Amino acid sequence: MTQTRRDVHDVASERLRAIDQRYSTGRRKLVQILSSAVHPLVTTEITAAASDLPQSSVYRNLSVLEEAGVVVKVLTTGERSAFELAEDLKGHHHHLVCVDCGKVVDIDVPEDVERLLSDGVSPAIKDAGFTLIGHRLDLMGRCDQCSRSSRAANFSTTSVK
Amino acid sequence: MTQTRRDVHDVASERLRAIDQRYSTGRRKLVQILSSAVHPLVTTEITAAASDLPQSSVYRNLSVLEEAGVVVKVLTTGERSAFELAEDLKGHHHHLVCVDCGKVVDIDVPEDVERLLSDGVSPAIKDAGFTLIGHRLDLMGRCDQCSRSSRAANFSTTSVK
DNA sequence: ATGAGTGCAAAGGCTTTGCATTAGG
DNA sequence: CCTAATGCAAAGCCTTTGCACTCAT
Repeated sequence: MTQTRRDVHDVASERLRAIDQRYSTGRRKLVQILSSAVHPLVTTEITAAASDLPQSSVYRNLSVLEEAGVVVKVLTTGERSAFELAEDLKGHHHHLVCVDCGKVVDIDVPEDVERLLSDGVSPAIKDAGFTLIGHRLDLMGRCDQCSRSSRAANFSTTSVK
Repeated sequence: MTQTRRDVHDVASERLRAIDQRYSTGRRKLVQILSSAVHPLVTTEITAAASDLPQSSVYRNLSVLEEAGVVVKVLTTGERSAFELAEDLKGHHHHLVCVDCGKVVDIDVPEDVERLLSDGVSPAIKDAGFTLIGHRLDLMGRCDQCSRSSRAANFSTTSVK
C-alpha cells in the first residue's frame, strides 16, 4: 500500500540539487505534508496543513518540486489541481474518484490488471506514434455519502461499455 | 475510430428536453463541433471553431449540456478543462496523453483490457465504500514531436477544424 | 406574450509574478 | 557575502454571474 519511504527527504533533496534548487524548509514542509497524506491534496488543504506558508510559496514550491520530479499534479474532477508525491516515492497506485463530490481515494488494483495495463496496450499506441511511459487509471464511482444523499439531478454519467 | 453516430442531435435534443432545456442553435453548434472533433477540446478551441459564440454562452451551454449528459468534462494535463461528447454518444475510448506538450489523442484499447477494467477491479473498491460507475484510463507517453525535440516546449491540444 | 436563451461586461476565484527582504550555502 | 528563496501584494487568466435584450414557443 502507499507507504512513505523513509528517505523521502533525502530523495527530494537530491532531486532538487540535480536541478540546482535548494531543499529549503518550506519545501521540506510541503514534502512532509504530502508524504503523510492518504490522498492527493488541493492547495487549500495544503495551506490548511501549513498555515504559516503563504499561498504564493505553496504554489511556487510545488511547481519547483514538480519540475524536480518529487511531486506530481493529479487531475480529479472540478477545476482545482491536487498534488501528491511522485510515483516512485509514493508507490504505484490509482485513484477512486467520486463523480459527485470529487473526493479522491488512493487504491491498488489487482496485479493482473496492472500487468495488462503495462503490456496489453502497446498496439493501441503504435499508430499514434507515441512512446508509452506509464498509465493513469481512475475508477469513477460514487462514494458512500453521495450514494446515500443521492441528491437529485443524476441524469448524467450513464453506464460504461 | 468511434465517430459521430447518426442522430447525435436527436439524442441531445431528447436529453435536454428531459431536464426542461431547449436545444437552441448555440447548443446545437457546440454539439456539432464536439462531434466532429477527434480529441477533447478546450474552450479556446471551441470558441475558435465557433467565433460567433461568446465565451459566456460557451461555458453556460457546456454546463447545461453536461447536466443533460450530452457532454463530459475531460481533465488532461494543465489547468484548463476540455470537453467531449458523452461516452454513449462518442463511444467508449481512452486517451493517449503526451506528458510533455499535453496533446491528447483518442484511442481504443484491446478488448481484454476493457473487460478486466470493468470486472477485475471490484475488490479494490469494496473497502472504500464506493459504487463503481466506470473508469478513466489515460496512457501517458511522449508524442513523436516531443520525442524528437526531446524538450518540453509546449502548448496544449492541437487544433481541429 | 412570456419565459428560456443570449451577449456583453463585470465580478470571482485560483494561480502567477514583481519586487524588496530574508536566509541558506 | 551572494544568490536563492520567501512574502506580500498586485496582476493574470479562466470561469461564472448580473442584467437587459432577443428569440422561440
